Amino acid sequence: MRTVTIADVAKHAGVAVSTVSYVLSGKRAISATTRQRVLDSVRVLGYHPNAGARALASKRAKVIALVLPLRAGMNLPVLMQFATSVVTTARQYDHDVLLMTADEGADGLHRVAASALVDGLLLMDVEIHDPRVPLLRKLAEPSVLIGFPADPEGLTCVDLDFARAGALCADHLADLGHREIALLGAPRVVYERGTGFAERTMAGFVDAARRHGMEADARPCEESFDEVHAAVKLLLDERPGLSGLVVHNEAAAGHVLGALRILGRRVPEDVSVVAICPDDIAERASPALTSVLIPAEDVGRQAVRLLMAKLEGQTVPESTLLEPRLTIRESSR
Amino acid sequence: MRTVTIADVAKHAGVAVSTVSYVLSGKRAISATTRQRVLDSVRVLGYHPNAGARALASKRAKVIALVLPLRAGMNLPVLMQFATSVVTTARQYDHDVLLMTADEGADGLHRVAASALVDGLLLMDVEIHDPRVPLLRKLAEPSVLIGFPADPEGLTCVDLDFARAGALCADHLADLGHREIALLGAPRVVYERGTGFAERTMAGFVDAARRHGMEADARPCEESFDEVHAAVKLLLDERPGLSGLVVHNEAAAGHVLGALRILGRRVPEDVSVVAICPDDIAERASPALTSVLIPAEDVGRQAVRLLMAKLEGQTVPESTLLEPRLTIRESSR
DNA sequence: GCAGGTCATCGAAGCGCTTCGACGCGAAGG
DNA sequence: CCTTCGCGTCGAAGCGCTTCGATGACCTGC
Repeated sequence: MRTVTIADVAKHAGVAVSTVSYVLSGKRAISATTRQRVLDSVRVLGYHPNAGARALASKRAKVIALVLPLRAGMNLPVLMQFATSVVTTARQYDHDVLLMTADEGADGLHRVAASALVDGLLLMDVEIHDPRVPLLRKLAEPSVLIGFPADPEGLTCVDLDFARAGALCADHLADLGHREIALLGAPRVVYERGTGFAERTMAGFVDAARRHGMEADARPCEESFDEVHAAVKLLLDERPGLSGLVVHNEAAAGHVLGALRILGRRVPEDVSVVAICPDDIAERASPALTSVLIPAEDVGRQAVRLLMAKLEGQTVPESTLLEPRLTIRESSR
Repeated sequence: MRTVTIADVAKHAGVAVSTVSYVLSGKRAISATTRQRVLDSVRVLGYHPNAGARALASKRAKVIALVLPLRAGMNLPVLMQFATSVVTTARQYDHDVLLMTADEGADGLHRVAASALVDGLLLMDVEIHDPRVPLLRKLAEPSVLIGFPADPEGLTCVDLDFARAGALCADHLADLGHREIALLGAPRVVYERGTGFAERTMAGFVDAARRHGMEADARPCEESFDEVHAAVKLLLDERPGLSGLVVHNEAAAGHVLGALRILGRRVPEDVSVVAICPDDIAERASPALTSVLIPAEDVGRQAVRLLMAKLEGQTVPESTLLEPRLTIRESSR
């Protein structure tokens, strides 16, 4: 059973190869009757265009690269949601997704771009001083970044507006009348890596708190139960008047609740807790967490859209910040 | 800056195009001096073979599809580890990975295979009666499954030996002198989906317990703290003599520990807990969990190896079961 | 010293597709 | 009635690579 080529379809439909091509691509007008005949032949023969040949002739592979940071400290569920939405959205644009890990580094990007394996690149978890950024600027292939490097000039970046997310949490706690609040962030290594989003959340939080005239404190937070417990205890000891806690660390969110329980503080009666995390985590916690969600799906969809627009030659905004949304649940009052 | 082609390299090195090709592929003997000259030109010009052209001419895309079940109820960290190891291993064989979601279904598989976008397929989370399995049998492209469908005849399947994993837990508890034990499994929907691994673990556990003459109980378990708490409480009420607990549910493992703490049972003094989960989860728990790890990396690596072997035309075993390994930590005695 | 055999290299024929220019034909315009 | 135009279709030229058969150059052995 040899694989069906466009020539087979052409013969079966009694037209030229080029006509079949035009029917399929819609790049030239074809009469309705011919179109139908060709389409029927395609169906009957079960024709699927050969991807390599198409890429070679059209200089478009219809594949985009997705570069994921498959390493420690990441927020897996969010990453997964993101990947899913990228794949799904890309398919809507008739593109496929090539999965790459960040540790292939700049060479890897260069390789897939230069070999025309992909038409464009989507990078996640960009760092403040990312060695891949200069390369991206040089590459002929368009790219979209999730997150912001130090200098986003000439790039296309998408992200949740983390500063606003931090601020939103502080605003919410201020509205509820809290006067002394704190933020527990990502593990220390995330800050050291300089990924940006963690800092921006802290900054947004602290600024907003200050604007409200509140006492605010922000510090990194590891992910094991014991360390979370210790951190919460320390915080409570140092700041007896503390009544509002923001957790920007998905793995730690559940542990914070556990620690407070053990330390004899009721949520939300004694301490209000607000998390910055995906909705499913917030809903599953007990009590359900008031949270600012990380709209992973939106980010993925938006990133693909921007990339597709760039592939069409359109110009797109350098920076797209997604508005955070606060959902009030049982953990704050 | 036009992209560099093999013809440019040939001209630069003063040889024929075919000679360059043979140098690069090693499929014919080339003198050391010529080889070096060509290699130098490749480096100087920064040549990268065009993937489409290569695929077209050689009928090998050097890309494999990875079909992931990006949906609820899955164990994300394990999935991620698995994906990482697949990508990394594939790169070692000079292959790239096309990411697909399971909800593209059989059509999707057919599409990427028929279009020669990929040379082979790796499917995760295969179900007992998976509609994609018949298609896989028909496909010219080789495939490897993670997990087992009802009838693995003619396929290539890799998985952790879950029956042995369950048995290993029972053995361990028997060795420690426990007489009454129970297993808390995956959420009910996982069993309903008939993915197989959950059942096999239960069966292995129950069989081994019976062999040891122990009283054993096995039931599904949801993932929220409240439901876990309720399940543990119920179990303890029904079976006052229960002293050993096996948890085959990564999300629930931490909650089980929390529930036992609240219910006033010390671990491991009153109840020994053994988890079937990745090492990092087990280590992060408090107390650290004795666990049988799910060797996601091994599975990924092994799956890619098998696929590569099939791509080379070798015949490989239909079924590869990876031996589970028990690591004793603080939660059992 | 020449047939026979290696070894290294070359040239050309595709691989399956897109795209460009050309062409025939009927309709519209003068 | 003849030109002009545009629509629908065709043929052919690549796209960049692999691979097969052919060709010398050189060595071996009798």
